[in-house]
Amino acid sequence: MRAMADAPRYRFAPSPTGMFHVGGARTALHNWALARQSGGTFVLRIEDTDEVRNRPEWTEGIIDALAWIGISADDPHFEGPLFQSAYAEAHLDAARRLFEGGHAYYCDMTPEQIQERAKAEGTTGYGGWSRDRGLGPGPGHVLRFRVPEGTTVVRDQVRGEVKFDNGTIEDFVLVRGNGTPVFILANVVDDEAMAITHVVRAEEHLPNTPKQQMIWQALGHEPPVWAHVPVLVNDQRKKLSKRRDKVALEQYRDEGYLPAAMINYLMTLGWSPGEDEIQPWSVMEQKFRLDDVNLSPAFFDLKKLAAFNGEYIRKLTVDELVEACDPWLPDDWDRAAFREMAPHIQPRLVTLGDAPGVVDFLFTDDPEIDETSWDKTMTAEYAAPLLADVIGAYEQADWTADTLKSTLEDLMTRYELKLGKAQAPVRVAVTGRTVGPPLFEALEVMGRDESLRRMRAALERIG
RNA sequence: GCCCCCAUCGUCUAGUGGCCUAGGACACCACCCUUUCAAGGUGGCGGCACGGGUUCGAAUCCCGUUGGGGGUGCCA
Repeated sequence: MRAMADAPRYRFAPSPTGMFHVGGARTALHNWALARQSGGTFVLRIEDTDEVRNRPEWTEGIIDALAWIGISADDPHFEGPLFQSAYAEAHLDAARRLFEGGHAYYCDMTPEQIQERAKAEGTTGYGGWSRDRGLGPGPGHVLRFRVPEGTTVVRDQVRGEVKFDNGTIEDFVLVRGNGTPVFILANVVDDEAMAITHVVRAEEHLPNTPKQQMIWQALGHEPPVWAHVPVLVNDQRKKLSKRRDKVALEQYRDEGYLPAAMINYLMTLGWSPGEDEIQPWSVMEQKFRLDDVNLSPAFFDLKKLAAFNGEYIRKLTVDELVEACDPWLPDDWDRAAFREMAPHIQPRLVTLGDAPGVVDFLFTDDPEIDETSWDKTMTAEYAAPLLADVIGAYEQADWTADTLKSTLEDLMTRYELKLGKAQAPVRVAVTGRTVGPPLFEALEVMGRDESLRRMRAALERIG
C-alpha cells in the first residue's frame, strides 16, 4: 500500500482531433516507459474541453493507436480513459476559489477592445486593466488570473531550472465569457484531481508552465515534476503539423509500417538507447531516462523510419511475414503461392504495403507490360530467338528453379550472354518488368503452363 | 516586438575537462557479391556555428554574437 501511495503517476493528455500525431505517440511512449519502469501509472486523459471537437469515435481512435504502439488499456499500469469534460464542476469550483482568494478577477473587455486600447496606448497585450475594478461574474465576463510580482522558477527534468519574470506574463484568462474553463486551468485542476506527480510533455508547453505553476500554488498545492521534451520538426525545421506534414500514426500503420519499427524509431528521436539503436521495446522501456533526453528539436526523417522498417521486416520469420502482409493482399490471391514467394520478397520490402506490388504479376491474368522495360530488353537482336529457345527447352525441363536456371544458362552461351542479360527477356515476358523478385523462383511458383503462355505471347508481340 | 528554449557529420545521435586523430546509424558515393532489383559485405565522403574567456588541457565550463525553434488566444 505504501509503495502504491508513493508510486509516480504520469499522464498523457491528448485532445481528440481524429488523428493521432506521431509526436504525441512519442510523448505517450515516454510516459509509458517511465510509468512502467517505476511501477507507476500511466493515466490517459482525453482533453475534450473544446466542445466543437468532441466525438466519441475520436477517443476510440486514440485508444486503438495507443494499443498499436504497445500501450494497452488492459495493462495494470494503464488508467483511463478519463475525460476532462467530466471534471467541469471541479474546474469551476477551482475558479471560484481563485476568485474568492483574490488570485483572480473578472473583466468585461472583449479581445477587440483590448487590442484597441493597447494600440491607443502604444503597448501590447492586455495590461491588467480590470485588476482593481471589482467586477463580479456576469455575462461576457472572463475570469483572469492575477499574476503576482516576482519570478517563477520551473524545475524541469529535461532542461533544469527555467526562470520567468512574472512581469512578462499577462493576466491570462481562466474562464471564458461563456463560463467555460480554459485549458490552462482545466489542465491543472485535472492533474491535481488525478494526483498526477509527473507531467512529461512536448516543449511547446514550456511557456504555459509558469502560469500553471502559479495556479497550482494559488490553489495551495505543490506542482508536479515537470519535463519538457523537444518537439519533432519537418525538413524545414518547423514543428510537425497536420496541415503540412504526414503526422498521422494511423497513416503509417495503414501503409504497412510495423509498430515495433515505429516505436523504435520514435524512441531514437531526442534519445539514444546506446550502442545499437535497434532495440526491442523491453530494453528501451527500462533504459529510458529523462536526464538523457536531448534538448534540441529532432527531424522526423521518413528515410530513416523506412530503413528501420525494412530492418524489422527482415527480422520476421516467414510465417510472421506472411501473416503481417495478409491485410494488404487481395482476397482472391492464392496464399500458398504468396507464401512461396515471401522469403524472396522479404529483403525487398520497405513497408508491408509494398508486398502486393512486388508479386502482383503472379496473380493477374496477364502481366502489365511496362513499355520502358519492354523497349529496353525486347528490341535486342537476341531477344526473340532466345525466347523461342527458352520456350522450347522449358517445355521439357523439370519445373524447379534450379533446372530452370541451369537450362537458361546452357542456352545463353550460344548467344554469348551473361545470365543478367539473358534472363531479361524472360523476366519482361513473364512479369512485364525489368525488376522484380528472383526470376526462376517466380517461374517455379507460377507453373509451366502460365509461364510458357506468357513467353509465347511476348514472342508473338515482338513479331 | 516581447518571453523562453536550443546549437556535434546533410539527418538522428555517442560524447558530461585529458581515453577525441570526435564514435555509431540513416542518407550519399565507390567497390565486392549477384539472376534484375533489393538485401548483405568492405571502404569513402562528411561535423564540434563563430568570437572571447576559465584551465596545464575544452566538443565538454562561463560570457557574447550569429543562427534555428517554441510561445505570445476567451485553442489545446
